[in-house]
Amino acid sequence: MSKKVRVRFAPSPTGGLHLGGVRTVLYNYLFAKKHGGDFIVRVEDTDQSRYVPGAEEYIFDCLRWCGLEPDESVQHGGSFGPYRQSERKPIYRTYAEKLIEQGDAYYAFDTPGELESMRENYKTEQNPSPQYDHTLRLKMRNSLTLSKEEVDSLLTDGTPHVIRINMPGTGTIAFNDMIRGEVSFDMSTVDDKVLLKADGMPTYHLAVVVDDHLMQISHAFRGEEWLPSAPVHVRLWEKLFGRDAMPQWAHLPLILGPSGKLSKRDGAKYGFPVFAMNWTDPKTGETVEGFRERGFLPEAFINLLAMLGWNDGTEKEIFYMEELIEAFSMERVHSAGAKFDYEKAKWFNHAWIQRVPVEGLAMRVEKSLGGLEGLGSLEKIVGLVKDRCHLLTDFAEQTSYFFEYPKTVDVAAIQPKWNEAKTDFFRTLMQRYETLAEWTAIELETSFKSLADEKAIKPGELMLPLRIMLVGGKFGPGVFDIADILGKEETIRRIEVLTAQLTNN
RNA sequence: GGCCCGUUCGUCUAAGGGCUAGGACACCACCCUUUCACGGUGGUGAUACGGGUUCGAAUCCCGUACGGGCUACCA
Repeated sequence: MSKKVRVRFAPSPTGGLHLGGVRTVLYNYLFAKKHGGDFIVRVEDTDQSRYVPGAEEYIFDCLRWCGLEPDESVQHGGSFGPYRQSERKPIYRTYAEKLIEQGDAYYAFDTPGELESMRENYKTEQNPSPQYDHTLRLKMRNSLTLSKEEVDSLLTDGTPHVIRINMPGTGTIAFNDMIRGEVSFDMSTVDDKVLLKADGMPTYHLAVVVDDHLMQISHAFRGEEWLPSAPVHVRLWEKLFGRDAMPQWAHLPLILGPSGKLSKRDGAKYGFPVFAMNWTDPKTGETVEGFRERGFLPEAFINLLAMLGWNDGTEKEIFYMEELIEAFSMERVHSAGAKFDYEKAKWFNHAWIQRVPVEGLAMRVEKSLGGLEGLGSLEKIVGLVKDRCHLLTDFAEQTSYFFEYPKTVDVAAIQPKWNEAKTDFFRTLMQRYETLAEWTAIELETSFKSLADEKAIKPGELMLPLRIMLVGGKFGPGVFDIADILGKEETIRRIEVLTAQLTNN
């Protein structure tokens, strides 16, 4: 039975989209495209208490920036909608009640307070967090312990209740994970998860199974943090739609921060972003930085995420999206969690800055530089300095002296060795440059060196002063290339300014 | 505590019974560069531990340790 490949990413719109989330999207996307399938984004907004305005839109913006456009979603349409679970609310109850009829679920009327006291009462040293499971459910208020009449009257009275899965107290449940192979659980250790909440909304457990079925999902990929609840989902599949219809699971390894699971705090704490794009919490107004704003190219971001836990078996590390699609396979995903290495991330970005066509790069740099005048030569400038930029934001610093007189001038680097002969040299140089036939890097250098020769000064003595005059510091590409771009007027002006200053001192 | 997953250089990983355990990032050295980078060459550096199975184990099995995840009417 080879049904069409259909995969989904199912975020809940509660905040920023972090590294692990994007990588889950990426692996879904790559798998779908590789097999000519569909990539669906389904919004899991069943917890209205955690709903954050703007988060849904933000997630789609992130996907767009990454170049991971869904085939079906709230924004893209499709014939399996609605793609927002809150809009599918009536669907879920039917399935929950079907389970009750089959004896695979039951109504539970316990109040939050009662649940709390249960956890308190049955807490022991050995078992610090007692579960609502086969050992305790007969001590609670539910349709297994109450008479049918009581249950009926509670229901007709509209008493708040939930529906819980009835997990067997014995037996094992196992399934085959595409990354981990067979994973099995003792069913007695799995608790009776709530399927339908008191407000009528499904929990993740019910919703994911029902929607994966209704949307004909063939492969379900999600983070490893879901592995412990997989037996619940497998059980639901068995009881609702049959085990044969169940998608193939793959639980992706976690991306870890310097200490454990990646949290948004890690960014601030360890100095690297965790979100794809800047995320501003609408309540607190607090903004958490994103990779985009930090100066990452989406190509690099995708590339580095792909390599975090996967490789194609060769030593190739730089991949275009098309190459990733071609090479990707879930079986080659590493099963262990990966610690995120920001230094390596920067290396990827540097590599991509060198790879991306310079026209496009210049445009993106222009955006991040903002409001610069007369940028006819920006492409030339960007091409000249891109070697030394790891982040798009590095360009600001690396190119600033092309647009304005250097903010700081490291006079101290040349002051001690300054003398009359140098003053003389630069005064003459200005005259030579004034009448130079062609203002090109080669001409500038030739003229410079022959003058040095005439004055019997080693060029090495003069190169640094010239650089300091033009750039302000000991950095940047070749001085004559810089002078070439700076143009005659500005070059001579900068030589003049510093020569005068050094002479007067 | 219980359950589940995992464990190869500091980090990401390759090697799915058989060459001196390979590569990348980072680090160090040298070269290139009349600046700073880029780049090039080389170097330091790992199979968590203990038992098995086998002629032979990073690889298969068991145990221990360590790490991570889950343990909500959150996803």
